[in-house]
Amino acid sequence: MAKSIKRVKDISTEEKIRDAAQKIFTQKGYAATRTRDIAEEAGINLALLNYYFRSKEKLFEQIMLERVQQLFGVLYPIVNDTNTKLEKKIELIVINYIDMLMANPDLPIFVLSEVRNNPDHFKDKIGIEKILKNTHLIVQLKEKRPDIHPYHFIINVLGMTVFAFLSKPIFQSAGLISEHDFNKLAEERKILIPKWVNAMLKTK
Amino acid sequence: MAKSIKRVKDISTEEKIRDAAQKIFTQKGYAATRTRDIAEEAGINLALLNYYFRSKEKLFEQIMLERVQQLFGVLYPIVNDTNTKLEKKIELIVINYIDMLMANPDLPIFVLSEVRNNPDHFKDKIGIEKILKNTHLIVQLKEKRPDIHPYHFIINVLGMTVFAFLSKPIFQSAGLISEHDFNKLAEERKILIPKWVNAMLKTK
DNA sequence: TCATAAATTAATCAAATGATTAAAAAATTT
DNA sequence: AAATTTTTTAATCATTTGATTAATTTATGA
Repeated sequence: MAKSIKRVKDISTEEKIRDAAQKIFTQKGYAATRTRDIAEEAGINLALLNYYFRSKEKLFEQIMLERVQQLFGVLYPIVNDTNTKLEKKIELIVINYIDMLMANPDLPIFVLSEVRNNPDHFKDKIGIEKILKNTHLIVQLKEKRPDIHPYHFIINVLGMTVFAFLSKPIFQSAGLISEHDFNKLAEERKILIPKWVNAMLKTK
Repeated sequence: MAKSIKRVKDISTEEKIRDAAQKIFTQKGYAATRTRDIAEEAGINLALLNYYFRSKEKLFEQIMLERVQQLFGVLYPIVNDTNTKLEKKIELIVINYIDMLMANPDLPIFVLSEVRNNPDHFKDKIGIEKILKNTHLIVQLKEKRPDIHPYHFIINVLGMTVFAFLSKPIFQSAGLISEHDFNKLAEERKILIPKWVNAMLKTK
């Protein structure tokens, strides 16, 4: 019988493949990932990958969707909450984002490079427009600083938050910072970035 | 005779391949690039690529070295100049970097993702330590704000500057910003970022 | 002009890689 | 327990891809 009646137990093998795929795809990107790498990482026979997911591309699409949601999902409930004021929102964004990035340090570079490789493919799938277009955060930014395009501040908050993780491999491969020091910096930035953004918002 | 006596005229074909390789590698990354893509882009026979550059990997190493130097080369003369004060240095960094990035918008994502894919390979080749370790800029930052690790400010300046370009494909594929609007934003940021950084440096 | 070297091409190779198949093993149902 | 379905495996296919080779064309030097 077809694939319709199962989905009862077994989550095991399918999940092993998904986990392995997430790890390898995120680590090496779509093009550099071999289905054999995923099979080996999952400890399963290569054919099972196609048995459960049809193709490398289909598997990748599932993983990519999950990862994009993970990257932007943290923001959604925060930016649209009409009960928190601007300063608090920024604080929440920074803290939650840094926490998420410390658990998934290579997530941003993965998503950014895959979107670059195939921009059309993600046209409708990202959903970032729901996070940024006409959200309460944007309204608040326009109200506070009508003279400056709100995207400037969005780029600043996300840039200061995310760039630390994006540049981490370069800093580390240059021997400029240890894992321990990086984690300390990241923790400090949870407190510092909101302060800095407040200062920016007041700067005329 | 071997490859030693040539190098007289001909810059033409070799340069065509190099240009095509730079374009395709930067656009798609090492793994997703096929030597046939490069040959086609250069309008040459596939075998010529190996004739001039031995292998895909050797060709890539040349391109990568050029691109890394391009990415960090702008900074070098600025951060080490002992005659410009901190505020002016930041201004110069931002303006020069944005100009460079507007001419090479996909350079940062290319370098970041290739370094991620092969961190060991770039251990000694990047030279970012020459730009950041014990430079005059670091000294000035420590002097101005001994209470905060200078890397914080480096990450902030580069993050605010570079992240606009890194996130451009996502913003665009979500239909949030046009090419024209992006260029306007980028121009505005040449003036705004230095102001914001000054404000940050004063924030207690 | 002729001989030699350099550059270019078409054809082909070998390895890697995504995918499929047919058979076997394990699980489920009757 | 037998029958049926689902899962797993080993072997294999077809295509892609980086690289090479041998032959041809073009340029260079004597």
